[in-house]
Amino acid sequence: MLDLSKLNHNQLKAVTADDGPILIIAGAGTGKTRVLTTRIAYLIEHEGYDPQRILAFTFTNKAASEMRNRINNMLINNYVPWIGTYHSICLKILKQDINALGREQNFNIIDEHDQLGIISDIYKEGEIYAKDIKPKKALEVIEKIKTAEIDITKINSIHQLKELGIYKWESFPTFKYIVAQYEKKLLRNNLVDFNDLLILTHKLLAEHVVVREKWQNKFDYILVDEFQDTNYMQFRLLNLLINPNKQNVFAVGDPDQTIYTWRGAYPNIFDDYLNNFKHTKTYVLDLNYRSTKKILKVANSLIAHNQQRIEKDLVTNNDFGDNVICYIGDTSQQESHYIVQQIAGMIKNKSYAYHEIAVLYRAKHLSRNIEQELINNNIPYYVFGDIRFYQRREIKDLISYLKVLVKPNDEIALKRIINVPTRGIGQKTVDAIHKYATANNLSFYEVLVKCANDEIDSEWNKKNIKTFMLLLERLTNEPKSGALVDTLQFIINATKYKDYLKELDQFEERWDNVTELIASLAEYQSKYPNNNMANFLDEISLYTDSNDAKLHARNSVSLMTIHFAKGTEFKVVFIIGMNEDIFPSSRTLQEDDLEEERRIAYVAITRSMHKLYLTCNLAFSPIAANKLTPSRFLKEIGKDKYHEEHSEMISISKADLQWYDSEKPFVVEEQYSDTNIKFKIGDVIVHTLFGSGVIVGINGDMLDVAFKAPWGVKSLIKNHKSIKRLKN
DNA sequence: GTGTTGAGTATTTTT
DNA sequence: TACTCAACAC
Repeated sequence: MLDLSKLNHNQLKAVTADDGPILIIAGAGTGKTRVLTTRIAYLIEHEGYDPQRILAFTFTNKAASEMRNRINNMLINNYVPWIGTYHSICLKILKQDINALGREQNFNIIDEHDQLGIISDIYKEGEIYAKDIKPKKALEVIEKIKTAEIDITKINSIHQLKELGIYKWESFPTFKYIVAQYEKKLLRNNLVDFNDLLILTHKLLAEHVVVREKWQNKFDYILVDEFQDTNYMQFRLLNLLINPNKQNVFAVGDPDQTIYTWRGAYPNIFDDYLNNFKHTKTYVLDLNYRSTKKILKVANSLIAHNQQRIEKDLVTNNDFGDNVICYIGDTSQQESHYIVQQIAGMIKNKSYAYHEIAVLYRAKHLSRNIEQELINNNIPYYVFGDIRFYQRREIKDLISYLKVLVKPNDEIALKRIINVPTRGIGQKTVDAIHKYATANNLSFYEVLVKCANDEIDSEWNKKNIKTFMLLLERLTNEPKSGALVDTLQFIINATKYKDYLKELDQFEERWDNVTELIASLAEYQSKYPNNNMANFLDEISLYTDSNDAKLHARNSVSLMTIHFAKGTEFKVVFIIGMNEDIFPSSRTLQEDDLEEERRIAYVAITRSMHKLYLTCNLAFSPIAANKLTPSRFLKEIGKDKYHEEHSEMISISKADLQWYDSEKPFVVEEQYSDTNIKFKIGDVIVHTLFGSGVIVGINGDMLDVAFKAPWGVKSLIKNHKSIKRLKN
């Protein structure tokens, strides 16, 4: 039942606002999601809107399903609006109307893994030796030009090229060839990547008036969550979907939480919105319900350092709460040890449960140290987004089987399963079939059919290919009981997939995943009895994580990247790796994206309800090719806002902590020439060619010094003139 | 031709 | 540490 009594003044005004464009600037923890969901319920229950004619955009699938649940609980009937990510809404539109663009409706969506496969095919066919552009790099740049809508034919300076991440002009023709081939292959196989979902839908709506009007008339009201992370393409898409006569649009966002500029989000979008919808009513939510006063102080003082920003401070009626703690460890082990001890303490005195605690970090690989320490102490944890459910080998294998049954010409899926479980059709054979297919203008599958019919004269192992084709035939002709799950079960049995998994490591976990896939297929069918396998495959092609991640996390400490943590909250939050070059990351420092890094830190801090820990360590790090220093963000927050703790055995020298007092942490000593000066392990030196490095070993007159990549560890003569030591 | 093992190298963020 | 790629054994 709709209950408006729990809303505060501003929230109530936003929820009950009249029709027409509305913009909500909502700080972290100010009840943004509550406002959005209550608004939808209000529109339906109070204003008489038809739920099926309401469209809501969310940023993640997770957020979409949460919103669906919340609205379901608020409403009496079961009709729920269209809620989804831009990508999933685009998919629905394209599945209905892509014909207008002259393409077939049975297109498949490819993920990053598939994209890389396609690119390495291109490398093989074009005999490209990936010296200066590796496949991963090529994909990264392709993604960049597609999201930023860059026309590569117009690139004519090395400067523009460098901005894309290609540093040699000679590499450009190769890259252009790769891009052209990539697009050609996608089109030929009727494939669509994530960017294409947006690009094609935009094209469809922009160029085809009839289609556009159809969709504009379909929706009476459009809502947008996480508006700050909308990119320009998505914004134009939104504009094409909004019925121009009604302009019923309701966007909620927080400019301080823009953390996806690398995916095309841009700060000016709030201005664009106000310019596009002239009569927009704006409401600001700044009363925070989530965090203690002390935590908000930390958040506010950090984000205040951003120059390009609409000033706003979060306020709260909550208590001051416990001190925010900044821990500085000697080594990463000590950092992890400290965190795990704190967690163990909280559990022991029953102040918090595992699931109320989160460890957040800037980049995935940072979870490593802490994981080991958690294992050592028997603390249950769950790493979110670790290996995404649908990226797992066993899941991809089985889904590929399903895909091939739906569409035998699905080359990617076919190539994946042709030798899984192993049946003697290896890479060489696959390459040969591929080559033959290209040369004779046949599909991969058609060549297999011909081969099985003895219509091809070749050296291939025909017996194995025939066995495989017979298997496919058996799977296809399997008497259809109508239950999708039976098809999957049949595949598992016919291929002896379970036995295959037993040969691999982590069998139990893999088999659990298979069971989960079976369950989710069963659930899908009971939810949508009229949908077929193709519908299921389309749906999950946009999913990355399983719905049950929450289940796994029920009684464990949560580990996740800050990007993943967006939209969540925890009673206790540890932000680890608060080090210069880690957070802010060295890469963004080069690219001058410090403000975005600060916003990411702001998002992390504002996840916390009761207790906040900022931790770092001062060990040697190959990332920095140096001893780590504490993050500048700690300095910006201000020492008075938190309580500082050090590891007991800490050997912090003055230089290590100089960041408190000066901008530059190290002072270069006079050039070294006196043989009497003694070096010790851990000393930082500067080499004229290799830059700064740390001494990791001393053998007589030789020093082993670790330098930044690509140099690595070098042995140098102790008193060579190219070495300078840093003052400690 | 296929599958396995070991050395070498690279590390932001996600739909 | 995790992933790729090349060399080796089957």
